Amino acid sequence: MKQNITPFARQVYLITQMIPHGKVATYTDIAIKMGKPKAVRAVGNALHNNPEMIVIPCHRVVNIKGGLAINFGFHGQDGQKELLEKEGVEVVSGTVNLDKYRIRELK
DNA sequence: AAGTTGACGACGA
DNA sequence: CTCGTCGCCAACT
Repeated sequence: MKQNITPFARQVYLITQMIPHGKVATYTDIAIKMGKPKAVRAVGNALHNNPEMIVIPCHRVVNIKGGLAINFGFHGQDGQKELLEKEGVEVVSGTVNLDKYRIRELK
């Protein structure tokens, strides 16, 4: 366990922490920010690594549909949904309104 | 080194 | 809207 996270993943974590409070970003947005809009899957993989999931607001990262990944990153706890609502993001059935909460400054 | 997997996206039916 | 398939990238086995 010498080799920690790869540079690619590290970049993903930085961008994830970059997401402002009360907003959400899509995997694609992060990939675009890295300059690889098609590496969206690699981004998801990197987040799955999530070595600092306490620090990384992965609950603010959603897919293109606005669906949260609470099914994975939080041991099945849907408390993340409330956390997002607490930040001002309305979550319906684990889905957020991208038209209102999807960050654009990230691009 | 090669093949498989995966927190995805887009398109077709 | 749901299901299936292809594509694309990095990590894992």
